[in-house]
Amino acid sequence: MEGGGNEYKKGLWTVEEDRILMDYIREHGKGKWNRVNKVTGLKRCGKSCRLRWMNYLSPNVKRGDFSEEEDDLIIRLHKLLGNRWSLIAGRVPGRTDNQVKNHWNTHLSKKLGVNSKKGKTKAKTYPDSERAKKNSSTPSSNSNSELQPLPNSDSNSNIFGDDEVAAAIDGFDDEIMNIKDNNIGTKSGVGFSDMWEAMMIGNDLNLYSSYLLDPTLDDHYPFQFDHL
DNA sequence: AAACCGACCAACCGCCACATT
DNA sequence: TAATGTGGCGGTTGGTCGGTT
Repeated sequence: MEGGGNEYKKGLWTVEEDRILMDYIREHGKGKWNRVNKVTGLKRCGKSCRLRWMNYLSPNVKRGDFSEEEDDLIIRLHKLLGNRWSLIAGRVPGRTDNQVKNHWNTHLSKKLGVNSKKGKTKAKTYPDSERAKKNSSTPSSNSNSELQPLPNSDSNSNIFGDDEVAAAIDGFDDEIMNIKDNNIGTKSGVGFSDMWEAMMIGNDLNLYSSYLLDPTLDDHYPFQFDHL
């Protein structure tokens, strides 16, 4: 489906490839990932382009160390949800499922004395039919996805039923808003990621002028323009 | 200085369901 | 209805880097 095996490049992305992908998204928007190589000549499959955008280039992505608040949130969400990283990431502003997963496997699991890798075999954390239901209602941006009713699963660490999980999750929302405020600010009532998203796709920048004039936000901006 | 080792993390893989043709 | 295309997920791999010997 992704085309023949050898026509696509693999491995780390170069600055030039990033620039090409950014240009494409700026012009055509997100999605239609399999058109990227046709339109731009980029030797990357659609999947790879999507992943690069979602995990690195997207303005929604926050770089840098995880804060104590984020750690605490992830730990508690993981206790509720198990290894459902996209759901967890959806509740941790600016973090991708890959970031959360990596952070858990390299830091938090050790911190908690959890053996995160129970063998080499793939272990679905919940039935795929349920995952697909969630997928279909989860927006491509991970920043504001709504929590879906959670399936019971005997294969993850979630010991709660759907109702308990949903109720518990609701309690995280205020806390999440605090993390947003602390980390990226909520000036003008406009999200930081919204600003960059709008910039990238050519929306009205004036709306976000307060961000642009705030030097304290530099640490939160994930993308370097100077190599474009 | 160099070899080794472990931690980290970006990226890939395989699978799946939904959307489209 | 079936076939194909697409997007999304979690698990896993492998390259890079910094610390240690």
